[in-house]
Amino acid sequence: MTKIIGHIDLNAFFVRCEELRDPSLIGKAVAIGHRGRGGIISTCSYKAREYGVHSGQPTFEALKKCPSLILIDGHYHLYEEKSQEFFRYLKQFTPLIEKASVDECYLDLTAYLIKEKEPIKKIKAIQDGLLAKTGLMCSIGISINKFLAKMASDLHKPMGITIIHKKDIPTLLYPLKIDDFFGIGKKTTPKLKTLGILTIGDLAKRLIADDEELRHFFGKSFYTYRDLILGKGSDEIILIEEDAKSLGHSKTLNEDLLTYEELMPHFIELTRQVVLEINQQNYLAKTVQITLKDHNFKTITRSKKLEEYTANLEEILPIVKNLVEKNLPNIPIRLVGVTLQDLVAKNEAIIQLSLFDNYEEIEEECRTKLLINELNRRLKKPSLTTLGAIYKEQKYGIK
DNA sequence: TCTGGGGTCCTAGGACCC
DNA sequence: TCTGGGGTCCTAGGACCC
Repeated sequence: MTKIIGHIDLNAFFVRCEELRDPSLIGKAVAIGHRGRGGIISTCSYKAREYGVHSGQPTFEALKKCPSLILIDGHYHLYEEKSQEFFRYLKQFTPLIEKASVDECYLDLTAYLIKEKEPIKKIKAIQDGLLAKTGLMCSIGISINKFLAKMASDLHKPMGITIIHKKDIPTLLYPLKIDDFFGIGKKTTPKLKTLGILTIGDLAKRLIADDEELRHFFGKSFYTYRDLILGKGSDEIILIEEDAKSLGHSKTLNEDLLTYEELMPHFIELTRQVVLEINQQNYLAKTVQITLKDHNFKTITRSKKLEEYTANLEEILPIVKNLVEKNLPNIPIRLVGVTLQDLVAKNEAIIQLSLFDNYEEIEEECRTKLLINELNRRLKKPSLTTLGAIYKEQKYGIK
């Protein structure tokens, strides 16, 4: 059955949060970003955009383009709270909400809209209600799958509502520039241009014609792109509160550093922070990764998979030290990072565990790796490996 | 005072096992 | 007696997004 999928995108979200805190900012050129080394613009107001300010721009450059720019260091806790308000508000329309980021989501609106004679009015009600209740502004895209809904919401900002029917794909999407295609970024765009592909229409024609050259270029992804442009993208909503898969921090150093002795204090600090957070959020991790970015902007990552899930600093820190020690290139380093991957939710695993009474059976299953992977795929979460880790922890005190 | 920081997903090669 | 084929796991890197 054809579903009705919506994509909602909050307009200039961080800036809007600041405007709600301090209404005197409304209508002015405002940007969120910091002034220090490597500072860049995170988001900016529509007024600032008129001056050529945009996200990702170095702050000194933004200030050059717009000397009157009001630069604000982000209040990220405030944005997080406001974001939760946004998701709470949406739950009255459907429980089927997929969080795509702090300021955007996909919704299955089939039940909400299916029998409506004037669906636009009901969509407008979502938008107006959000503004009235939270002060937030949004653009809404409506279509038959997530990709098209996302493309739709991008067409009219701010406070736009755009519907893309399958038959409208050529009229609405084909004229757009190739880098407006969600998923095609700044690396792929120039390559496609050398193939003579400048617009989404150019791409669509050659995807549909099963163009040999393009098939070779995209490899396995060719058919994914082809499906997207034919309106056959995924319409599956993956519910809110999905567990994070990784959690990490990185920081650009005040000055480039070279030696282990100079760099290690930063790694220790980052590791403490990351471990603290996974504990606060009740996760266990299985993979430790370090990141080094040298002064030429080349990034190196090194990771180590552990034998057991853990959230202990005493176990994680030596791994970090070891990875750093073994992999330092003899080049000045500008950024260091620590990320914990393969996270599993500790709480949920414990709750789920109580549903089983035969622990030995679970243990036995855990030993058969092949089986665990298959079950993981079917059950999604929590994985039996997690259950096994928790079980061992409870039974033997092993962490 | 060139180029943040937080993520997700995908690919590909080598190790290893049967 | 010189080299199979299938499958998974681990690791590294890259592209992309907000």
